[in-house]
Amino acid sequence: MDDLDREILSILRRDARTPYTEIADEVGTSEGTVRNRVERLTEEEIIERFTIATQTGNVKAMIEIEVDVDVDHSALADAFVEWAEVDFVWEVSGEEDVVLIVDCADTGEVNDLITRARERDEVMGTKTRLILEERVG
Amino acid sequence: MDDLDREILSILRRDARTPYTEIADEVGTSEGTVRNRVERLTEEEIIERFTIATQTGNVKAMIEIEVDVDVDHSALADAFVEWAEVDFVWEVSGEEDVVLIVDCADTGEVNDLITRARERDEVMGTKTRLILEERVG
DNA sequence: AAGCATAGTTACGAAATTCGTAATCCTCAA
DNA sequence: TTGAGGATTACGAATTTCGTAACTATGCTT
Repeated sequence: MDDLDREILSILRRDARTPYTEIADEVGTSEGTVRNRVERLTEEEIIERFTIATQTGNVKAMIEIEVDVDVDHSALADAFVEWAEVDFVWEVSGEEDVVLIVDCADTGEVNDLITRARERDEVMGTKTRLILEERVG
Repeated sequence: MDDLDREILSILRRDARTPYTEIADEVGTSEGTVRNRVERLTEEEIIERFTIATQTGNVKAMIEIEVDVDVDHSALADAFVEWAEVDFVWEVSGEEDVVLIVDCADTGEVNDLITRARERDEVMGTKTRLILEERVG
């Protein structure tokens, strides 16, 4: 991981469709070099995947879920990630919590998700924060 | 936004490099249709951007930042997003907070970030959660 | 019901990008 | 100095994307 790698990553983060030739021009090298490096970065899983950032609905939110201490987080997380509105499920340190990042049509839908989460026995409580503004680094 | 759109989005979320021809085969339509729809979805900003998910470091974390009530969140968020290790900055509802999603080389680097955040006058307090496990929806 | 407008879909050749591969260049160590 | 290994460059072939025109379906108006 040198500076050239970092430059390439930063360009791809902004627009993953930028052609190798254009990246090469921008960073001052050849298409093949950019290609090799992107392939290497992908193999090393520094680039986890090429993906799209979507906003299918109008409301994004963070739902923090407090779970019972003796519960299998992993199974719970697996269940949450199946929900269509859920973009990410994070198991986090701190207070035995799981955090959902969701993308909903409206606040009603956020509320539905919270209700569905609370219906599960393993879930002791939830705390929701609407994401009002997102900046991408 | 119909089911065809949703199928296309789901394929692109898994791998944004999937060629239109391949998506077309998978969903049972033609290359042109997929292309038109991706273009439309991009214009409507349902697809916000094509990007890469990276893990440059070994530690991802959520840093929740409590800010003084009369502070301009937006300016603060702009400052944070410039930090190299910061993937996202969210202004959230709940407790006048800003949340940083960071990707660091190690826990020491996370700690540095927290220290740097706390050095700012506007910042009243922070709460950090390491992301131990991430699932993608 | 016919006519028309609009959006969506299909088709196809042209342009651009990616890919495979071999040659070349660097750097470091023996 | 020489050799080995990795990175970079070069270039033609394969694939994908793009521009555009024809076609289809749907709904609205008269």
